[in-house]
Amino acid sequence: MPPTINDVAREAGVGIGTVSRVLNGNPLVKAATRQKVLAAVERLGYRPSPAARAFGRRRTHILELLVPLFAGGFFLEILRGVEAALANTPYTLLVRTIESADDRTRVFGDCCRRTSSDGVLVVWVPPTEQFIQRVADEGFVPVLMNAVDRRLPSVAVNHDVAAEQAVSYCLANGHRRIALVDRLEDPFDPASGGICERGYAETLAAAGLSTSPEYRRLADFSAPGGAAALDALLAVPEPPTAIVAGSEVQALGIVEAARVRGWRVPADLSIVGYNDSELAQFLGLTTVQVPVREMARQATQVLLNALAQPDSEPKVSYLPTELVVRQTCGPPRTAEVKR
Amino acid sequence: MPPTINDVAREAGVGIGTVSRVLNGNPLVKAATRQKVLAAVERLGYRPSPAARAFGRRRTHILELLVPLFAGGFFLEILRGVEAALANTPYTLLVRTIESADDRTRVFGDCCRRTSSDGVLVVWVPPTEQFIQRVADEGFVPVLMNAVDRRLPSVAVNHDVAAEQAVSYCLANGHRRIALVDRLEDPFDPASGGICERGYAETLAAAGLSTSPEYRRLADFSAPGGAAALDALLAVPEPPTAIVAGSEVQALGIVEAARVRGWRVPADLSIVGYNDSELAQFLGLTTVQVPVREMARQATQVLLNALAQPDSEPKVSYLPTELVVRQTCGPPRTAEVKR
DNA sequence: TTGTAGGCGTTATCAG
DNA sequence: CTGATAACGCCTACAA
Repeated sequence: MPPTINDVAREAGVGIGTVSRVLNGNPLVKAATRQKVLAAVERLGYRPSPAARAFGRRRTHILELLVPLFAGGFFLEILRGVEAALANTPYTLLVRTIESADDRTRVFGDCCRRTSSDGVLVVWVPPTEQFIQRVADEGFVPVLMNAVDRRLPSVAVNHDVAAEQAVSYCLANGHRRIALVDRLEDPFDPASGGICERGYAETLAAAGLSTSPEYRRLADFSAPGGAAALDALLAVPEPPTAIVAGSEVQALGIVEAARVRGWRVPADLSIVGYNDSELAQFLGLTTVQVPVREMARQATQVLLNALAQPDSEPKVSYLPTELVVRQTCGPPRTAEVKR
Repeated sequence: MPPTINDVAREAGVGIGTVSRVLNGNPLVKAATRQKVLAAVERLGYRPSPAARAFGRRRTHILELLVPLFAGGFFLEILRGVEAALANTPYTLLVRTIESADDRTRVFGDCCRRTSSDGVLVVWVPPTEQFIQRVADEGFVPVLMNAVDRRLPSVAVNHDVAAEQAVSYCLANGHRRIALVDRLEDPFDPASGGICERGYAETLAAAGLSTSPEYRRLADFSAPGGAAALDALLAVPEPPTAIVAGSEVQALGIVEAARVRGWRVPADLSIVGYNDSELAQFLGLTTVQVPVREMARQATQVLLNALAQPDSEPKVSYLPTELVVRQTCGPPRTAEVKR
């Protein structure tokens, strides 16, 4: 029903090849002809059919974004970064959400059809082996963000460094009893271990501090999860004076729970978060800031580049994190200077 | 490079028509033939090309979602609802974010191409007139959610009722000085007026209370926005004892700001929010709950139905809101019983 | 610089 | 029930 390229060609009195050239900015068209075509397009209100285009050029101009929704505000920032990279680009974004292990299998299973999208951005959730296999076979272009796999292009942040920044700041404030409320590396694999474990342990070890396993807790990725972990930590014989959290939600949960339980923050208990948002800023959370938007922008750019020049090596790149000092971490009440 | 329907036909020793029928669950195929085809498909690892399909059947099986990202957690819930409705459906979701008035024009401008998506879900942001016009012309299927336009199918919540619920609850608690911290109806039109204004005014009027214009404030849709409005309200000669907020973020901003300024909530100041989330629950916010996920599910279902039976009348439907009593609204300190 | 003829992978139509 | 065959709308040679 809508006009096709044939209608335009007839209306302009030229061949469809010429119309196509004009539409695609091919320079080998006489200016006068171009004008005629453009006029016809205008008159007819013609717009090329995306479906036919995708079919004909074997490129959909669609990028898929695989993302776990529990990422929350993190996801929104990612979307902003991706959109920023996609602006002034013919690309459009297909979102596939992953909320459960089943979703994960299903989604990784039926993405990567060459004619369904041109490439895929995988956020946070580690891809399945089958996916990695197929990607290689089909010459499909994936990019991981906030996740790392040596076999695929990845853009992420170094958790070891981030944890080191948080713990070091606590140490610098005079804390010696520093706990960790961590989150799972792979949200769907309870055995995957905590994201900050290593950096936490190494930093404390480097400071000559031994760490009690009671101080390392894996908690739900939520405010109540942080609150529950706090309760557990306050129950140990020598409770910590500072807590490093593996995420912002958990940190905010800890802060609120501490207040409710009558602890002043940071006078009685210091807390350092991981990740930053407007809310964290408003609430004055001291936190390790992750350049989420920029990470998304870069990851998208990597994908776009790979699409334009399809042979580059998978490269893992890390963005720097930065400690933002605000009001939830200060010196412990009784600065116990060990030595 | 990947196998096509022709390869499958050859491999199975049948015509492509038969393969197509099998693939599309057409019942007019002998069981034995079906098996042969399925076996061939399996052997070749064949998967039909989405692009070719979209082109051939003039249906993309893609739904567009137009959404403002500043909607925050609201957007995440919407995504959950939409995905719920889309599960076990061949439909997939293309997301277009709107962050500025420019985005709005651009996005509404180039969506609704029949061959780019089958329909569109518009969240929150009022469509442009041009969009409404074209939708009618092209027979494209739009559905609004959390927004209402009589000319288009809409699924929303009644702000008048919601405001009435919030104000009534304050009244029932004995408050007489009740303020409103509202947000814009159309986030891109500063002249659009507040979302809760009418319900607020009518409820107070019905209770025989006159309302000072100083008590009605339009604030930024953010926590700092709420905080700023609070400051303004506390500066009036007779400050309110209760505040009804037009959104959750604003409400949380007010709660936090009140605490920081030394007001106890709800002892010194009561606050009722609008909308609910895990965070609001965790923080104990008394609020008017909006069934966001269900709203999204229904809106998507409406779209799906319209797609299946393309002639139905645009219908506006409202979902009920519910007041959730938690800890931020109680009786005023000195219950001033007028009269 | 331009027109014309294939081809892309499915679906749909129509004989058989 | 099944096999040819014609669209579908655009892009890309190739020839003029």
